[in-house]
Amino acid sequence: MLDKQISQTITTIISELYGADNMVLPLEKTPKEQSGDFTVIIFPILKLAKQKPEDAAKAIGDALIKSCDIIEGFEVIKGFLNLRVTDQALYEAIKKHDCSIPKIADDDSTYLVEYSSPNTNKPLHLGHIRNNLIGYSISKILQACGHRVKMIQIINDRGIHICKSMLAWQRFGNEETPKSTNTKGDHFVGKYYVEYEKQYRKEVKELVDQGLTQEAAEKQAPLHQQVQKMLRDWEKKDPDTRDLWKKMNQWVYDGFDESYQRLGVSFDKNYYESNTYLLGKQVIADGLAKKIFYQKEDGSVWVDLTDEGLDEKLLLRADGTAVYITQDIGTAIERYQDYQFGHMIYTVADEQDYHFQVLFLILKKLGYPWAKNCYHLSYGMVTLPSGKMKSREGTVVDADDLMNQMHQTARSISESRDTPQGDSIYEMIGMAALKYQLLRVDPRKTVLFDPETSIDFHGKTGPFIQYTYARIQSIIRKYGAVKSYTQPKSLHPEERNLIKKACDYQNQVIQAAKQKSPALLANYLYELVKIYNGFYQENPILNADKQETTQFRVTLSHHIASIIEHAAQLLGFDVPDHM
RNA sequence: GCCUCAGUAGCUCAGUGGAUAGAGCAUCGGACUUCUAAUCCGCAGGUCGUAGGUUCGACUCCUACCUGGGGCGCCA
Repeated sequence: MLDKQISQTITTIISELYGADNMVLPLEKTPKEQSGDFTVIIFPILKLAKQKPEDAAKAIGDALIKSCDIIEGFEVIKGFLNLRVTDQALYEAIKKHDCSIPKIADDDSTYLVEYSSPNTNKPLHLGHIRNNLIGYSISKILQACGHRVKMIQIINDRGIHICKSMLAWQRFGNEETPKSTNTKGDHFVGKYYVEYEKQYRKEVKELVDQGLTQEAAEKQAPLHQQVQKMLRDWEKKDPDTRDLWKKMNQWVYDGFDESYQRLGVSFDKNYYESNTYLLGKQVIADGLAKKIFYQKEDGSVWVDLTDEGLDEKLLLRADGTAVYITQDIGTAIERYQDYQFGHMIYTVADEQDYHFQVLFLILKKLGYPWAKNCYHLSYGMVTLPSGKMKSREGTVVDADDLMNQMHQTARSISESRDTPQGDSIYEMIGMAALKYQLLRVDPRKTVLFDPETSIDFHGKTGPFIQYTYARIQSIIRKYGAVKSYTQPKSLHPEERNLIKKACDYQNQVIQAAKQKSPALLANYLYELVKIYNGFYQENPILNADKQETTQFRVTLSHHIASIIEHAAQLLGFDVPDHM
């Protein structure tokens, strides 16, 4: 691209003027309040040049004019050399430009991207939505960079929390089903999870009233006893327990499938904790035999990570049952057997930072060379003005409810501006509003979600981006078939800005991939669209003076639309032809 | 207590060693007989948590402190 070409020429010039080989001066985009396109920062060469900043800048500027035919002028302000590139160069650049990203040749290994990974005892909530959007988008971004990507998840389908909803349904369900109650399966099961907690608290309170301590009451409550028995039965593969488990999990999966489809995400393979925890236990037994781990008198198995600055960590309980990390070890190994991945990315909230540090160290201790290729894509949690979402306090923002609400808002805005569109467009707009709002924030940061102020559809939003795309489609419909670029006599400032921004697209995608941040791409896309809208406002397209100008501007608009669509796909939302 | 992440406009966020720190929302004021006004233009809004340090140059890097989130379970 232009910047590379300029940068290389400057390196040559520095070598000729000052005798320093391979010196690269920083080259940036000129800030908009200054005149120019690219800015060379002169300061780093001053010691070597033994000149004032202005003199060195002028010397380099003069040399650039001579040797680089895409530069038509420069301006020196202190240590900044502002370069202006020719219209011709910008025209050639946009003509050659498309959205494809040069493949990074030395890495054709597979990226595994894990995201979502819910428990099967309650429906998805807003936190899952953020997780899904980040995981899906980063997968698409890596794919766009030429990597082979497989999207996967681990489904936490076993454990005491699953047994709670099972027990509650068995005890209080009266044989009702999602079908008989016309309830989405995950919500149906979630209702019983809540019911368990309610009944359990009631039992505990009664026992406390009878004089027991809180701690004793919690242990002795009949439901607690029964749910523990149910977990033991499950581990013993008791047929009735397993049947109930299968039946209720299937209800949940049916519900999840609906939500995933609506979110627009999918998975190449699902891993289930109920399968992988056994491999995890096996690996831990092997590690114990090889003295990588050690056993305490009570029979529990531990790993000592104090040499790495961490602490000692339990891997198996005294009774031989698995803990959380047990299955994660098994899952990772199974995934390597399945895919021989070059990289594995875990999209998991930052509350588990420590867990993943431990997991990766254990895999390393076990001697898996691929342990160093595991990466925790840690993102901040979604919080409410009142703080963390808590299911017990009923403050959880349900994923399905929220999606419905987005759809309704899109509908009412559309109807209020007298341009009704139909359900599929409302869905497209509502989802874009939701997705953009969550993705535009740096993944590492906590997101604040205020249910009262609802998600915006104006300004820096998904619908704003979609609207711009729809406007361009409208122009194209009126114009007819888009032809190839014709060279205009000169470029307007808005056209120059637009072309420069468009040509920067690939850089932005590559940066987003490197930094694992869809937010970089989301913010870039907004800037691109903002510049386009300014251009649209100031420059007649179909009504331009000359037919060649119209052809150039329509072609440019069409080009921008294709970038918008490409970027939107990487962020996981669609763009409409009308809105 | 220890570890870790974050603190930028009233609110939500950009800014990843360069110039006078930028957007959106909200407020106020303009632009629809025109290619879609979910748009555009303008006004106003800041001791970049505090104090030191490194550097030609610090919102950005280092140190300490303050405030907030998260973690430090034989929970997941």
